[in-house]
Amino acid sequence: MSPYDPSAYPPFAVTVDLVVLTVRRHALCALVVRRGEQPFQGRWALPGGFVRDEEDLAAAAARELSEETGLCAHDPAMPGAGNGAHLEQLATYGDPKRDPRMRVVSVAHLVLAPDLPAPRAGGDANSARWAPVDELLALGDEGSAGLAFDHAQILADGVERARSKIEYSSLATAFCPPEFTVGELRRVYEAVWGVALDPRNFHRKVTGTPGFLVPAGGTTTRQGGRPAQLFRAGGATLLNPPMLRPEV
Amino acid sequence: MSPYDPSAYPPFAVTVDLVVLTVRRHALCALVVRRGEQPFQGRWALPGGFVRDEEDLAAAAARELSEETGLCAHDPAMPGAGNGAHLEQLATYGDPKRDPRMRVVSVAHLVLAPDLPAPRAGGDANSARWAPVDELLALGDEGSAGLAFDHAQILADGVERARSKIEYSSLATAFCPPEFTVGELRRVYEAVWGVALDPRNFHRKVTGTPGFLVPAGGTTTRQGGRPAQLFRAGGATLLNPPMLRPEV
DNA sequence: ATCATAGTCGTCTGCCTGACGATAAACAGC
DNA sequence: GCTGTTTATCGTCAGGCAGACGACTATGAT
Repeated sequence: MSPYDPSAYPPFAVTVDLVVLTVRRHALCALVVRRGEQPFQGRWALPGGFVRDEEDLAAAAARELSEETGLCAHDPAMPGAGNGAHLEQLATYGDPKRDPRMRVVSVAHLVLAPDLPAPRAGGDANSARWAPVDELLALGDEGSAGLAFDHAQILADGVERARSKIEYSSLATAFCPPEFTVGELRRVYEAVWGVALDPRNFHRKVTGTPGFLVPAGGTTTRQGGRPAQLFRAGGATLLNPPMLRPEV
Repeated sequence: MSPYDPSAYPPFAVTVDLVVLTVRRHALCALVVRRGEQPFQGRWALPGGFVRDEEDLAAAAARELSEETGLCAHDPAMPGAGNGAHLEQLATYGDPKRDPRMRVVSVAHLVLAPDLPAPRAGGDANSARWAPVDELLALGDEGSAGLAFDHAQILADGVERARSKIEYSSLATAFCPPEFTVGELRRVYEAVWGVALDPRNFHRKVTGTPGFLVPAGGTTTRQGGRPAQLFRAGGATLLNPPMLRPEV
């Protein structure tokens, strides 16, 4: 290899792109913004922006998230950070032709958030909305309708990460408000996986997995029907045994 | 967000670093090279180098791998690429102070390879060796003995990725030669996880998981004892049921 | 011949899972 | 108040898989 030679490296632009997921009306939705300029003007894209000088990648992602949604990101490495959204690095995309103007390497991040009011259009993005990921992914990444750049691929990778990670971690609680019922958590799994789950078996599994849920003390009837116990997320991050996604 | 403004972005250097893992003498080992220059001169580091203009991230990782080891990387997205090593993107590290000279963002990749002859010292790296990961990680990432830069963290992340990924994928076969026995595969799991596994239960599991192994037709006694059947990796990439890592 | 080493096949028991019956506690409408 | 609807919660039962471990087989070493 050529060791580091500060005078002879090609310069890159480095950005962060965000796959912000939430569950709205029984559907997994992603945050997209409409591009106001070329290229891909008028097309939907994932929110994101340049990493600043002297700014860590996670900090850049958290800043962009805050600018777009007002959400306070919750770095899992720093526990006790309140009710912020979950943020983790997803993958990095660096195809030389992914941006037609210059060499841009984008470090994509995944954000999981509870259901939010309609996003505020922040800064230069002239509009933003929650779109069901099924619709976004059905558009494909080519043609005139799909997401800008390689964002369809990034979104697909983020959705797949979320789908697999809620199997063996307690990440599904990141889609819920601080206090939630077993039924609400079940509807999260159903929306993310796109399947129907048996409420009785789900209840047994989720309450029987140590550290997943701790009772919060009250009950609620906000979903109708019999009052349901409220829970908070327990301390466990890895579920044992895991929640298994049903077969094909 | 600030949309792309080609004239106003901070320039970054982008590198790839490689976590190259193999199993040697019942131990999980990583490839490290000795640094020939400042900073961290004389310390061990992960192999890596700058991403070139017009070069994809995966291509840069494959090129560095070839330069360091002569291995031909096998992109999992491109099947049928022969007996190359497994290569996948690991994570990206961009702390502003991770390189004391300039802003460097490093896209780390994970490589899993079968046991190889001693690495050839390629190019400017004045020496390279396989080191047991337990030794490397026990040094810590500070003080005068550990790996250079944040490479101890990168290595730890790569090892953890490998440990968890062989649970639910057929990746352990990437540590084996093209034809191998059940016992050899078991020793891979034992080395990567650092545990002892029951040979009888392991044999039942691994031969009962559809698509994991296909008989290659012959037998071998290279491990001593009774001749063992030879297998090749089957087509399956995801194992169902998974190989479960024993509890703590 | 005997031992040591490794591989392979079975058995048994306990746990987890999926399928599904039954009961409980709220609300809406009559 | 009664009835139907909705959701939550508990129980039961059969099947599958996993860990513990016994038994047997086929090679090379002494």
